[in-house]
Amino acid sequence: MLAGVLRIRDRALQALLWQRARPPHTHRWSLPGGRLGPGETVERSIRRQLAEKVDVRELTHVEQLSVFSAPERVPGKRVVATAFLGLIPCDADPTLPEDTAWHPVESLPATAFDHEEILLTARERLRAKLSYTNIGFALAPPRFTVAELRDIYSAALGYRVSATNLQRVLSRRGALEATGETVSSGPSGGRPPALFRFTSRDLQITDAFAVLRPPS
Amino acid sequence: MLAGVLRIRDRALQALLWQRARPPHTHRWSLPGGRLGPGETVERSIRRQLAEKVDVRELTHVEQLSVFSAPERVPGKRVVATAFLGLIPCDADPTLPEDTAWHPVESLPATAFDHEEILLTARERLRAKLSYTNIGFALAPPRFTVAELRDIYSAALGYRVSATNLQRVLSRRGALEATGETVSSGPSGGRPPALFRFTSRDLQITDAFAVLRPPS
DNA sequence: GCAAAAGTGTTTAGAGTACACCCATGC
DNA sequence: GCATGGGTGTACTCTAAACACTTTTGC
Repeated sequence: MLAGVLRIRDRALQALLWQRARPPHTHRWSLPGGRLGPGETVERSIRRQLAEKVDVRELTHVEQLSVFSAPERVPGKRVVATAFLGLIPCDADPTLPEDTAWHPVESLPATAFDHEEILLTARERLRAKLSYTNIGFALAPPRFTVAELRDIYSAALGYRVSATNLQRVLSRRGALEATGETVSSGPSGGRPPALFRFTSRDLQITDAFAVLRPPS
Repeated sequence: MLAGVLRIRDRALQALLWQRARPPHTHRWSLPGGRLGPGETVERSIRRQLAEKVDVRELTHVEQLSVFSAPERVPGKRVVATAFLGLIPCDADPTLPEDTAWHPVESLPATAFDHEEILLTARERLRAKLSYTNIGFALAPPRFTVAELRDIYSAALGYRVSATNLQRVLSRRGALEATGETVSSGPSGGRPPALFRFTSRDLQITDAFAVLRPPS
């Protein structure tokens, strides 16, 4: 069981990795994970594994990706991995163990086994769900300006997103609401931005039927 | 490893189930599946398992659903199941083993363990992908009239689909094309329908970005 | 006043649905 | 001819992207 844990920092999508001290693949970087214990579901187990790396309360979203089972994915005895996507908001800053660090997904270090493939799967899942769900709540702080949210979406999607349209799409779908508060503007001036929040902090599909909708 | 194998027949979505002869859950109906063998991926393994029930060449699509791992999902020793969705076109009619039969998903018999939950997960995955992929190819025969395709989509989705709009949506997306052939009309008359086919028989996402598209 | 950033108004484009209408056949 | 089912033309709606414009601040 492995998890691609992602967050946004410095306008980049980062992944949580730990450096292997022992063979196989010594010094390469691995996804956090562990073995399924008795009496726990895979979801509960992966949260338990991740608790050794980050504060679990900061894990705002966890979901299954898929099973990776290529016979040669790790040397030696056959190991099947159930992979997960985990998300952490950008305001969280968990203290990490010595061997653990964040790495931009765009410029990964040498990774162990098939962990890069798993990370790319995690990134694609996140990108897809940004489009038709409210999953942005899992990357954003509790309150934020539209400009901050635009930077989060831009970093996750890998292209520039328009703040204007982002606000309108999420608002129309009922995923975003203004708190009524504003923040003072920065040193270079400008109108003070309003603070927004996600209306729900549970995953919701906001654009269920792309086509072939049931008759209204 | 378990598979929810679905097909359309008699305007209904049907699932492949086999009746248990021995405990636990004697006489209840189970999903086909088996254990992962050494040196095979889970995808290859589930195809091998299903080969005992149906002709594998008729399996037009197989994909992972998720891992079901509730500790009490089966009595006795803890068993984790990787679940799959399998699809069979409606013109295929494989000869089945004695203990195996098709059952409408709308009126399932008594099922074993959590197999009904897995089947409903399979149905939801199919319904979602009908909306944004060309997955209909896996349920339809090689050539078909739009009316036949409308019945397939209607049965799978559980509501009446318009033949007019179905043809237009799939055509505009480049998933559907006319073969140029026509069939003679039925005994009650009517214009002879044209035969269509899917342009690809591999899964393709036809409506990738619902929103927040990259700039064009 | 002026630059900067936030936020709103408005136009445009495209997809999808609904529905009227035409087409080709059996009887 | 007429019913029947297939297929096309077209209008309407809705979403979202693009962009101009207004608002509100710092300096």
